[in-house]
Amino acid sequence: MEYDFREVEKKWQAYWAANKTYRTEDNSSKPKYFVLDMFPYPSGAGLHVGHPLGYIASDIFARYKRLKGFNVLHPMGYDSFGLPAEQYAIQTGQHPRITTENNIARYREQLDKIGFSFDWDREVRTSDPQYYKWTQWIFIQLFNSWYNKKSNKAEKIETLIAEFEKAGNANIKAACELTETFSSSDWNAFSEKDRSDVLLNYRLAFLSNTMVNWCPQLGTVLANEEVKEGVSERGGYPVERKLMKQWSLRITAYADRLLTDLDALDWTESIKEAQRNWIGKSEGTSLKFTIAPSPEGEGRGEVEVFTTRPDTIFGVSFVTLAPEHELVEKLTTPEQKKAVDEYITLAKSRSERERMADVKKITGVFTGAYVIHPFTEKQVPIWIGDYVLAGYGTGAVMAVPAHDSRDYAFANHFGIDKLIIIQPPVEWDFEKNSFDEKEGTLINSDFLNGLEVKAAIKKIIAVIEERGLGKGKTNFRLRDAIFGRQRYWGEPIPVYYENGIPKVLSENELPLLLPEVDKYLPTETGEPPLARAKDWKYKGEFEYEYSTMPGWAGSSWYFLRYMDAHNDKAFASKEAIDYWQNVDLYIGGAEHATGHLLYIRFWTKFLNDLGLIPVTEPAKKLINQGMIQGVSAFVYRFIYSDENGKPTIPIFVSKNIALKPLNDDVNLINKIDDIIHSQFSFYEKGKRFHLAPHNFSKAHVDVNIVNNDILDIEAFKNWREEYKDAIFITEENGNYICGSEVEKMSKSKWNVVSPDKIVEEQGADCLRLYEMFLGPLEQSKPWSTSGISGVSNFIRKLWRLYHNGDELNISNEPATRPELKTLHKTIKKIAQDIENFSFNTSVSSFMICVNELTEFKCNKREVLEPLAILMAPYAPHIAEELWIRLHPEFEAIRNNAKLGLIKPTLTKEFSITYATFPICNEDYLVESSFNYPISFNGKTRFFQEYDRSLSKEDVEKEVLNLDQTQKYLEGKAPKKVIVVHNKIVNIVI
RNA sequence: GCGGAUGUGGCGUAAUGGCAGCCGCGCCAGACUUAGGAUCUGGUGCCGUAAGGCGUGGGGGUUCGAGUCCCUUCAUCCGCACCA
Repeated sequence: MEYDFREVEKKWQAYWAANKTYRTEDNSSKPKYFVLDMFPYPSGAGLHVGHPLGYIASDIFARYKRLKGFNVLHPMGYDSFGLPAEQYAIQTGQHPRITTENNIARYREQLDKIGFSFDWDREVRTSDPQYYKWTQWIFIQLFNSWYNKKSNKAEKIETLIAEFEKAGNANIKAACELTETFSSSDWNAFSEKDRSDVLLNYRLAFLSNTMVNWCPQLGTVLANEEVKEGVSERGGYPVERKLMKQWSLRITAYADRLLTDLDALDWTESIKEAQRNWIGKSEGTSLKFTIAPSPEGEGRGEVEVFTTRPDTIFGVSFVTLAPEHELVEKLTTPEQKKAVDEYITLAKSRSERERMADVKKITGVFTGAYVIHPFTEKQVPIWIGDYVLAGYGTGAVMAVPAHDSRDYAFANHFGIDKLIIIQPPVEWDFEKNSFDEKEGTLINSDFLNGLEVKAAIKKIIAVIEERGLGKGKTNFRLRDAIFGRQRYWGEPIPVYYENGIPKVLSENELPLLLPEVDKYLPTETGEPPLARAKDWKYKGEFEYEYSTMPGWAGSSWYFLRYMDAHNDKAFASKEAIDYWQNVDLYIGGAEHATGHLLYIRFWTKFLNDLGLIPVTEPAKKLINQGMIQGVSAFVYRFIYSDENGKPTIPIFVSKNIALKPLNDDVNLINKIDDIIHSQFSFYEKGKRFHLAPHNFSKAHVDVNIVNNDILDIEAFKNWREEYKDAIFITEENGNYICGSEVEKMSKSKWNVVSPDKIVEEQGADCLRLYEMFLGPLEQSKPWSTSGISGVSNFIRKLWRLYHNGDELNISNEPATRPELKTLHKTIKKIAQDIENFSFNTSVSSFMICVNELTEFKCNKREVLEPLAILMAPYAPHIAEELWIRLHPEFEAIRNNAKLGLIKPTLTKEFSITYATFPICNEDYLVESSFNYPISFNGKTRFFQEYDRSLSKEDVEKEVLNLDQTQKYLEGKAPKKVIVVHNKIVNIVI
C-alpha cells in the first residue's frame, strides 16, 4: 500500500499538540537557541503560499538545532492591530476584535496543518490587553526618559529635573530641540505648564507640532515608511503635508548608535545598506549669513544654512529657503509679498505625490531680501524654492550653481549667475552641467585658492569656527517617529490631560483598555474615533489622549514577550530575559528593512539603556526570505453600453482574440455583431463599435478558477452575480484563455494561492519540501506548482525504502561500505546546507541519497535510522512515523498517543524531535583511488584512475606515458604539466 | 541619480578557481499493466550521421585552468531618492 500521508499527518499533528511536544522549558542545561519568525498580520485572505516559505525554513532550523542538543525557543504570534480590520469595521460595523479573532483562528488552523514546531503556549497577540499593557508600559518609560548625550544613553527624566533644579539646562547635553537656556531659578519659577512644555522637548516620547504625512481618506497620519511614492502604503490614498500636534518618539537620539551598531550584525548587506541610507548620516557645517538691513536700516538677523561643501562658499550666488521656513514672512519685501504669498499657497496645495511626480519641475520665487556674504561682503539674493526641504538641516541652503546640480537647475531656470570656483581635474563644460564631484582645485576663492577640495574643506571649517560663523555639524535624514494614529484599532496611548498638561498613567492603572465606540469613524468635529467613547475619562474627569499607537508599536518588542509570555508583573522576568538574551536567528521579509527592523532595534537599545535587558540588538542573524509572487490571471471584457450609457450583459473575449492586432479584428466585429443583434434590439450598427485596444478592459480573475490559463467558464459565471449571463468569445477549440502576469500576491489581485489545497492533495511534508526545493530561500520567485510531482514521488520512494508492500522491511545486518558512504555523504551535506540556509540543495541531496539507496536495495537499520533523523527537520510527519515504526518497542506509546493518554514528559523522549543528529564519519567518504580528469590546455579529454596515495610526480610520469596522452600531444613536447593532487591533471601544449 | 541584487538547457535550478548543467519538472523512446495524475528502464544543452566543435547576458583581463576573481558594458528586479 502507498504511504497514506493524510492519516499519518493528522495522527502526528494531534499527537504533538496533545503531548505539547514542542513546549520549551526556560531552565535547561542545554545551550539556548532562539529562532524567530516575523509574526504575521492576520489578514482576511488567510495564509498564502508565501507565508510558509520563511516559517518552513525557520522550522527546519529550529528542529535541526533541537537534534543538535539545543534548547530551542521557536514561538509564533500575531501582529493583530492594524488597518484592514478597522476598514472592514467601518464598512460592516463588525468589531475589529471579532474580525481579528476570526482571522487568527483561520491562520492557526492553516499553520497547524503544516506541522510547525511552534511552542503555542507562548503565543502573543499585540491586540491582547495582557500584551499591550506592556506596550503601553514601555511607552510610559519612553515618556519618562531623556537622552543624555554625555553618557550617550537614555536616562530617567528625574535626573534631568534634578539637574534643572540645581543648575538649569546650561550644562545639559541632550537630544533636544530646545535652544533657549534657563537657570535653576528660572526653572524653579516656571509654572507647572511651563515645566511640562520644557520637559516635552527632552522626553523620548513627546508631544509637538510637526509636519506630518496626513492621509485624508484614511483620516490619519502616517509614518514616512508607510508612505510609498506619495500615497499611503495601505490603500494607495493621496498623502499631504500638514502641521499637527502629535506624539512622536525621539528615535533620532539613537541615529548614531543605530548606524554604527549595524557593522557588527550578521544581517544581509542590502538591509544594512537600506538602514544606513534611511538614517542618512551626513557631515557638514552650519553657517550663518547676516541678512542685509532693510531700506530703513534695521537689522534683520541671520539665516543659518547647512552644507557639506563649505569649500564652495565663494561660489554662492544665492540662498534658498524652504517655503515653510519661519523667516520667509519676516524677510519678504513689500514689492515681493504678493508673489511670495501666491507661491507659498501653491506649494502648500501640492500634494506629496504631485510634488514628487514633478521633481524636475523647478519652482521658486525671489523674496526681495539679501544676505551679506561673510567673506566677500557682497549682497546675495534670498530665494524660496520647494526643492529645499523644511525638515532637513536648517531648511535653508547656500546655493552654489556651478557645483551643485540642483542649484544649477534652479539658477538656470531663473537666470541667476554661476560662479565657477573649482577647476575640475578633467575637461568640463559648465554650460551643460555643474561639476559636483569632491575633487579639483579651488580658484576665485581668495584664501582658498590653489587648495584641493579636501584641504579646502578642512581649512574653511577652521576659519568659519574661528570667526564664529558656524560650526561642524552632523545631520541625519532620519526623522523622529510620529507615534499617534487617528485610528481605533490600536493600543490607546496611556496619557490623559490635566489642564492641558499631558500626564501618563501609572503602572497599576495599566492596561488602559481600548474603549467601545458606536462607529469606527472620526467624530463630526474631526476627532479620532476614540473621542466617541462614552464616559471615557481618566478618574471620570480628565480627557484621555484620543489617538492610538501605530502598527509598529506592538512589534517593536514582541521577541521579549515570547521569553515569558504570561507574566503579569513585568514584560518578561529577569531570569527569562537573562537566559534567552536575544534572537539567534530571525527570518522575515526584506520589506521591513526601514520600518519594523529599525524600530525594534531602537526599542531594544532603549530598554538596554534603562538596564531592563542585557542586549543592545534584537537579533544576531537575520535572513530575508524572498517573496513568493502571485501569477495573476486576467479576463478581457469588451466595453460597450446601451444608448443610456449603461453597461449591458458582459462579453468576455479570450486572450488571443482580444490581443490580436487591430486589422485582424474583422471576425471579432462580426462575431460580436451577431451576439449584439440577437440580444439587443436597440443596437445601431456601426455607431458604437470601434474595435481598438481600449475597447477591452482587463480585469483580475480569481486564479483558483483558472487552470493552465484556461478559464473555468461555469465557475466564472458563479463567481460574481453580474457575470451570471455573461457571454464568452472563446478560441477555436472552445477554451477561454486568460492573460497572466507576475504580481505581488494579494487579495485585491485575486492571485492568492493558499497552502491548504496542496496540503490536502499532496500533504504537509510535500509542501514543506517543495517550498524549499523551489530555489534559494532569499530569492523571489513566482508561485508555480509544476514540479511538485517530483517531490511527491520522492516521498513515496522514501517510504518504499523502509517498506516491502505494506510491511516494514528493515534488516539489522551491517551496512555495506557504499551504503555507508551514501549515508555519511548525506549527513555532511544536510548539516552544511542547514547551517548555510541552503535548503533547496538539501532536498536534492535527499533525492540523490534515496535514489542511491534504492539502487543498493538498502534496508539496513544502520542507514535508515539516521536517514529518518536527517529527514525530520524537513518532513517531520513521515520521519516521525518511520521513527516509531523503526522502534516497535514504542508500540504501546503509539497506541496510547492515539488516545492522548501519555504524559508529555514521557512522550518527548520517544519523538524523533529529540533524537540526536547523526555525525558524519569522514572515513566512509574517502575512496582508495581517484579518477583524474586529464585535460589538455584546460579541456578535459579523458579520465585515468590512480591510487590516491600516488604522488604528484608519479601521476605526472604515469600520465605522460599513456597512449592516449601521446595521441593528444601529437608528437609535441608538453610545455608544462600541472598536477593537482587528487583533483586534476592539465597538460599545456 | 544613489544603493542592493540577479543574468547558466524548454522551465525551477546545481557547481571550496579544477569534468558546466547535479536534483527535479517537461519532453522523447521503451517495459509492465487492473489504463493511472501509478511504477520501472533508457535518452534529453546547442550544431553535427560521426569525429568533433560551440556553449554560463556582451567585451576585455588575471591564471596551467574562470560560471566563479578583476575591469568594463548591457538587461532585469528591488529599495531610497530635490537630504544641500
